[in-house]
Amino acid sequence: MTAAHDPRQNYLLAALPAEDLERVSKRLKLVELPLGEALYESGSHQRAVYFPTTAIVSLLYTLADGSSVEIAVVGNEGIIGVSLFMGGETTPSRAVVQSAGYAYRWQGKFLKEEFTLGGPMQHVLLRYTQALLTQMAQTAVCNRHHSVDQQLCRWLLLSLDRLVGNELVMTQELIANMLGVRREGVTEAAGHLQSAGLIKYSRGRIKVLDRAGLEARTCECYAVVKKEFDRLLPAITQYY
Amino acid sequence: MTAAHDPRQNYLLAALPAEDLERVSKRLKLVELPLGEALYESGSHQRAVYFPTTAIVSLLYTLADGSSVEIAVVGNEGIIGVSLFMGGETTPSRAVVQSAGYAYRWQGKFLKEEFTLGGPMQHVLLRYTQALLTQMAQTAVCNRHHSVDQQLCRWLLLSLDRLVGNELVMTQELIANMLGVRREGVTEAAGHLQSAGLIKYSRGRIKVLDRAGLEARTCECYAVVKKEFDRLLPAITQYY
DNA sequence: CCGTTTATGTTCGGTATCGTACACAACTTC
DNA sequence: GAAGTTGTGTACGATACCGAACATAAACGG
Repeated sequence: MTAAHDPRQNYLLAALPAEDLERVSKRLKLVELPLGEALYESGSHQRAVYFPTTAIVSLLYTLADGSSVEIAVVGNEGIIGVSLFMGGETTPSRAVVQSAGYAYRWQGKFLKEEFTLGGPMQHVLLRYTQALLTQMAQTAVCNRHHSVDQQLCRWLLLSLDRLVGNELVMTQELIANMLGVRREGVTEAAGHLQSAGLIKYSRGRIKVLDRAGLEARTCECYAVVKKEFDRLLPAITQYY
Repeated sequence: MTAAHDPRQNYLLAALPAEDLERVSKRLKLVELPLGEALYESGSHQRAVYFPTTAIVSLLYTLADGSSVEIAVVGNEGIIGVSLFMGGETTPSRAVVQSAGYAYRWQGKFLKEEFTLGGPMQHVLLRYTQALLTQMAQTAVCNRHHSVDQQLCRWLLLSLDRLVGNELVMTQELIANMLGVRREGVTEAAGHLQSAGLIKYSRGRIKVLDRAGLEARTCECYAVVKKEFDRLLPAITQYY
């Protein structure tokens, strides 16, 4: 297994000039993120950030009554723990591994040192944070105006973009938690998509058969977020 | 009218050490923001940022079908135009003056110069941006889980926190646009609050009679956001 | 192989919000 | 003070989603 793991599998790290990446990489530690692990809890002091490579992580808010909502999803295009460089140290959200995989862990101390240099890393992190802002805002809009069917499509597409292959390991129950709706609502919506031949699922495995079909059926929110990520992140490479 | 206007009416500016504030102030220009003015439109290149003193500005997303939602509200505790220092230059949202008043305008060029110094201004702006992130995330949660009644309370409280006095100039129609619900829904919710003796309104003027009552009736979202702002922003002054 | 757990399917009444339509009342304009 | 505009009140059926209860069916563990 040669070159199985490389920091450049993460987009933000890949966007760094060689010398910066080399300096940073010395401090990175590859970690395995099992499904369901919480990288941090609401309000807890965060000690490190994570650059996912193959893992996908959800940012969730949990209400006093126990109900929850996903407000953003982070994969190999991003970083978990923006509050460490934004200055707040903690956030009211939780970060939970939605799809098992790997990530590079970076101590908060080293992150802050690098951030204050004001170089490419700072630039990349801030641009990513703006993309994250857009994703959260669009989630707010989507929660207000769109149907569960549309939101399920959006969610599948966002996850798909952060995975290799076309299969997700995820029960309807968990998707319901993410979307903040009932499990039955997801069953129904997923049923629609399956009858339409867009997906095929069974017991926690969802295979996407017709990606274009999902894109046609979802709301504009997916496209807005995707476009904004494409606008903000490729531009990274033009910085130098 | 002595001392009618002072940059320190804005919290972020007030948080700067004297020498920084003095340097920055030379470039600030006081502007009047009339009700309904758009400080920037979706996707348009932003040339300046605004530090409100007495004005309140809503960040709105508008959908293809014309419906809209407020995703955050900014008053004298914040700044309009975070994308200028985050690096994206534009955002998909609009910024509309919700309550007429004043703000200090700062050219993007000067902002960027100051930001790259990495001093107190950068620190303050990033912390504020994190607070904004929290507000957006909580809006997403609230849109999913809470009733119009609760959201109206939250909205009134957030506006009240950014105003002097207890009266808002705002029609139910406009509030409905902000919350992303029908005007009739707001009429009904406002009726509930009025019968309960919490507010009194007529033709675009809303007087809050019982603030504590509103706090009791709203969802936890208001408190979460408020607490997070209090945590992130007072801490600014402990930076030096 | 059998019992248990886990994932999904189905039903049913309840409710919040929607979309639409229209009435009325207050302020504005001429 | 008549006419128009603007802000609010009310009523109606339609519908998307909820909460709860229960049914089936696939995987798992002994």
